[in-house]
Amino acid sequence: MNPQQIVEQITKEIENYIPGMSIDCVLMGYKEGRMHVLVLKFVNSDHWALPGGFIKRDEDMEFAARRVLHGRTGVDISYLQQLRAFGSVERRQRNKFNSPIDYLPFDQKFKDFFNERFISMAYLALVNPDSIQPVPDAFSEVCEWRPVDEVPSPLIYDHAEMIEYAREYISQQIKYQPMGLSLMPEKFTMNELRGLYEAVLGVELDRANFQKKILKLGILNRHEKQMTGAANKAPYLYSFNEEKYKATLERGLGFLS
Amino acid sequence: MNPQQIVEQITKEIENYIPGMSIDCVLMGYKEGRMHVLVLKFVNSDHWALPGGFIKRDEDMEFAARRVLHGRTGVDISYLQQLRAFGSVERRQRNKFNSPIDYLPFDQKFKDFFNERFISMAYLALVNPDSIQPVPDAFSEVCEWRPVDEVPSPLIYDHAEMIEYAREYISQQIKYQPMGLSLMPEKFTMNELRGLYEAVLGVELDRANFQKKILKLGILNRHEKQMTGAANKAPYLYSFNEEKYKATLERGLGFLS
DNA sequence: GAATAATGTGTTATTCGGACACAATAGTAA
DNA sequence: TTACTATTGTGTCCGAATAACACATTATTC
Repeated sequence: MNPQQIVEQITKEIENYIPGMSIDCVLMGYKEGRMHVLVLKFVNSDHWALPGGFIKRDEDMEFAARRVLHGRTGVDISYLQQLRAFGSVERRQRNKFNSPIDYLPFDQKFKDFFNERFISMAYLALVNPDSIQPVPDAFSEVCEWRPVDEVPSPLIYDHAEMIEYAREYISQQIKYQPMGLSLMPEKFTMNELRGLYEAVLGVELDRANFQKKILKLGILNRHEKQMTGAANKAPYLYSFNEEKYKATLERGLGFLS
Repeated sequence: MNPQQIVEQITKEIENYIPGMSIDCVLMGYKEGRMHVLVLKFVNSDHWALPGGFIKRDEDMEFAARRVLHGRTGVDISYLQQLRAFGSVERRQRNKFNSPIDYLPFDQKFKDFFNERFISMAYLALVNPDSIQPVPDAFSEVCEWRPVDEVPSPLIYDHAEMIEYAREYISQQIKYQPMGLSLMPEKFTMNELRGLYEAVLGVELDRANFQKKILKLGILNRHEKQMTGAANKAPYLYSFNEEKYKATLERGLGFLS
C-alpha cells in the first residue's frame, strides 16, 4: 500500500480507535558502547518522532504498544514497560512545532483526528539492536538508531522529554529489572556487560571489582573463550542465568555505583 | 445539590470530558502506626471505590487528579504522582462486579458514558491524615480511611489492584522521594518517624541505628522535647530540613532495610 | 622464547551495618 | 531526698561489604 491508500484505510477505521489518546514508544538498544533510541523521520518534512500509534477500542493498551513496535521491528519485544502518561493540554499544540500531519496527504477528517488534544502514554521498550531490522512506517522515510545523547532535531511535540524521562528511568531501574537480559546479545564478554552498566549509569566502574561482584551473584553462566585474534588473553563469554538473574533483582543490585 | 441534580448537570456536561479515559486516586496516609487509604462507599450499594473522576478537554491530566482530591479533602495535595495506567479491555466489565452505576438514578446517556470501556490513570497521593477532613462525593455515603491491609470489600473494578500497586511503589520509592515530608505532621518524634518506615517497608528497624544514621544525614531539625507526662526520658521533636532532605534523596537512603 | 596487552583473581585498608551496651532523664514511690 | 522504672540518646565492637590496587594468567606477535 502506498501512503495515500493507507490514509484512506485509516480514515475509514478512525471509529475503531479510542479518541484523545495515543501511544509513543521509546525503543532503546545498546550498541557500540552507547545507548541508542529508535527514531523516525517524516516524509516531506525535517521532523523526527518516536514510533507511535493509537489504541483500538477492543485492544488492551499494552497490546497496542506491542503492535506499534512490531510494525517497526518485525518482532515482539520482550521488555516493555509503561513510563508515564504525558497529559498536558498544550503538548501537541502547533505553536511548538508545525504539525507534521499538515504536510501529509490526509483529508480533513483525518487531520482533525490527529490534531485533537491527545494524552499520550509513553512506553519504554528494550532490545538488542543486532536482533532487529528497523523499517519506517507509511508516513516516514527513515527509521534508524540514534545515540540517546545525540537525538535528531526537531523532535515533534514532547518526544525529546519522553526520551530524557526514559534515560532517567533506566538508570534508576537497571538495578531492579532484567534490562541487561533484553539489551545484551545471547553471549557477551564481561567487558561488554560492564560497558552497558557504565553507559546507562554514566560512571566508570572498576573492572576487577565489577567482575568479582557480579560473578559472586551467580547470575551468569560461563561459556567458551572468545578468540578474537588479538595478542592477549581471551575473555570468557557469558550468558545470563535467567532465573537466578530475575530472582536476584528482586533484592536489587546494590553494588552498582 | 442532591444526587439527582448533580446527575442532570453532569449529563449536560459529558461533552466537556475526554471519553474513554478516567482517573483514580490512591490517597494514602500514615496514622496509628499503619498506612491507610481513603475509600468511598456508594449509596444504595455495598460497593467501595477509590476517589475518581474524568478529565476535562481543556484541563491538564494532573490538574484533573488534583481537582478530584480537592473535592474529597478540601485541600491541594502536595505529593501527587502518576502510578500507571490500567488499560486492559475487560477491567470495567460487569462480569467482574455489577457496576455501581446501575444502582444510581442516572439516565441512559449517563450510564452509557460510564459503562464504556475506560483506560484509567491511577495516581498516588500522600497526606498527613490529621490535616484533612474527608467528605463523600455526590454518589457515595461514606468517605473514610481504612488500613491498607484491611481494605473494604468488594472494591469495584481493579481498584484493589491499584492499592496493591501503590503499596509496592511506596515501599520501593520512599528511599528516593520526599514521602516522609508529606506523610508526617510538622513535628514528630524519632519513634514516630521510625514507625513510618517500619510500616511502609514491613520490617523492624533497630531503634539505635536508625536514629544515628538518619541524624547523620543532617535532614532533620531538632526542636524542644515532647513532655508527655510519662515516667521516662522525654523524646525530642524533629522536623524535616526540606532542602537537605530532598537533596539527600537524590542519592537515596541506602540504609533503609 | 621473550614481550605485550588484555583478562582473571588476590590482597589490604577502610567504611558500613547490625547487635548490643551504657548513659541520660522525666516521672513515681518510698 | 533518694532509689526505681521506663524510655530515649549515644557509644562500642565485630563482621561484612567496598574500593583501590597488586599480582597472576594467557593468546598472540616478534
